[in-house]
Amino acid sequence: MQTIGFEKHDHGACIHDTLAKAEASCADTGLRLTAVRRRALEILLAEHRALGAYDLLAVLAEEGLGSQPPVAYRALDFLVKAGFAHKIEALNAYIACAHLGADHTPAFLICRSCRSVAEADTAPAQGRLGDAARDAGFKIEHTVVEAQGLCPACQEIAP
Amino acid sequence: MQTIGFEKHDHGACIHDTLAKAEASCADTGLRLTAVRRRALEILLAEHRALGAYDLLAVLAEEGLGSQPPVAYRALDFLVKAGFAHKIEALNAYIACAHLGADHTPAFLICRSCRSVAEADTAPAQGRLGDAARDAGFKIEHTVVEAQGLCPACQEIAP
DNA sequence: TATCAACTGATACATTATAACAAAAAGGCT
DNA sequence: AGCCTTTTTGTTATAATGTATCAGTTGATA
Ligand SMILES: [Zn+2]
Ligand SMILES: [Zn+2]
Ligand SMILES: [Zn+2]
Ligand SMILES: [Zn+2]
Repeated sequence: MQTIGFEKHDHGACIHDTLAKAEASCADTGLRLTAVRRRALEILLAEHRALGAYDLLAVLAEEGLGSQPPVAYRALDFLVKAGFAHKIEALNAYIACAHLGADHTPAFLICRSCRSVAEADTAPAQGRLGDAARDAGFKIEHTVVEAQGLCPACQEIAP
Repeated sequence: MQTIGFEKHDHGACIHDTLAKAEASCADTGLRLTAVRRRALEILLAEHRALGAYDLLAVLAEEGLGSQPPVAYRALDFLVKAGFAHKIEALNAYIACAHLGADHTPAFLICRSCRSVAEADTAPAQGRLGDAARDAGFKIEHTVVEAQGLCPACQEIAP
C-alpha cells in the first residue's frame, strides 16, 4: 500500500476520489453524509495535514455550518467511526483517510514542523506487536502507530 | 525484551529496582531526582496503570507536595525526558517505564476496561515503519506504538 | 559567600472535549 | 398525506487537559 502525503500527486483527483468513495460507502451502508459531515471531510481533505477540532470548527463557523464545539466533534466522530478520517493521538488532531475504501491498519508519519501527515500501512509491522500481545494474552482491538519527525521538505529548511 | 504489566511478578521488587535505577541514573548524569519527582515516579510505579496528570496531582496534593497543575506537569516532563516514564498518547496519561535503564523503543498494550498497560518493545516492528519512512524521505525522531484492547483479566469479566 | 542555574509556588489562562436537553429533520409506516 | 420513531442539529454550560509567566527559593560551584 502506497504511503500518501509527502510526494507530489494529483491532489484534485485525490480529493474527488475520496469524496466519491465516501458517498458510495454511505449509499451502501445507509450512513448519512449530511452537509456538515461532507464539508468537514472536504476541509480535512484540502491538505494532507492534521487539523484540530477547533480549526475545523473555525472553518465551519465561517460558512455558517455551526459555531459550537459539539458540531465539530460530532462530525469528526462520524467520520472516524465511518473510517473516513483518523485521529492523530499525538497531536489531538484529525486527518482524512488517504486509503479510503481499502481495508487497512493505518500508520502515520507526522512532521513536527509543518504538521503534514503521510499515511502508510503497518499490517506487517503489527505482526510483531501481535506476537507480543498473543504472548501476553492481550486481545488487540485497535492500534495506534505514529512516527514523529521531519518530512522531506522540512528537512531542507531546518535540518 | 519481556512484556511487563499483566503477568504476575514480584511487584515490590519491580518498584524498588526501578527507583534504584532511576536514582543511579540521576547520580550518573547529574539530573536531580527531587522530592516531588521521586514521589511522582513512585506513584506512577504503584500499579502498571496509566495515570492522568490530574490524578497524579491529586495524590501529590494530599501529601502536601503541590496543588497546582504545573507541579504535576513539571514532574511528568522531567520523568518523561529522563526516560523514567512514558506518555500514553491515546489516553493523555502517563506510566512509569517498565524497562528503565534498557535502551528500548516502547510499545504499549492498553486495556480499555481497567486502563492497565503492559510495555513491550517494537524495535523489530519498526523495521517496517522505518522502510516506509525511508521510502518517503521522512526522518523519524520518535515513534508511538499503542495497541488498545482487553487485558487477560478483563477478557474473562467482559469478553 | 557570591553567583548563576535550576527548581518551586502561585495565578491566570489556553486548549481540547463532553454532558444534557430542546428543536428540527429524515425516514418508515399506514 | 399524516403519524410515529430515530437521527441529527442547535445551544448552553461545564469538564478535562495543558501552558505562560513571574516571583521566590534552593543548590551547586567558584
Ligand atoms: Zn492528496
Ligand atoms: Zn514538514
Ligand atoms: Zn511491577
Ligand atoms: Zn483490563
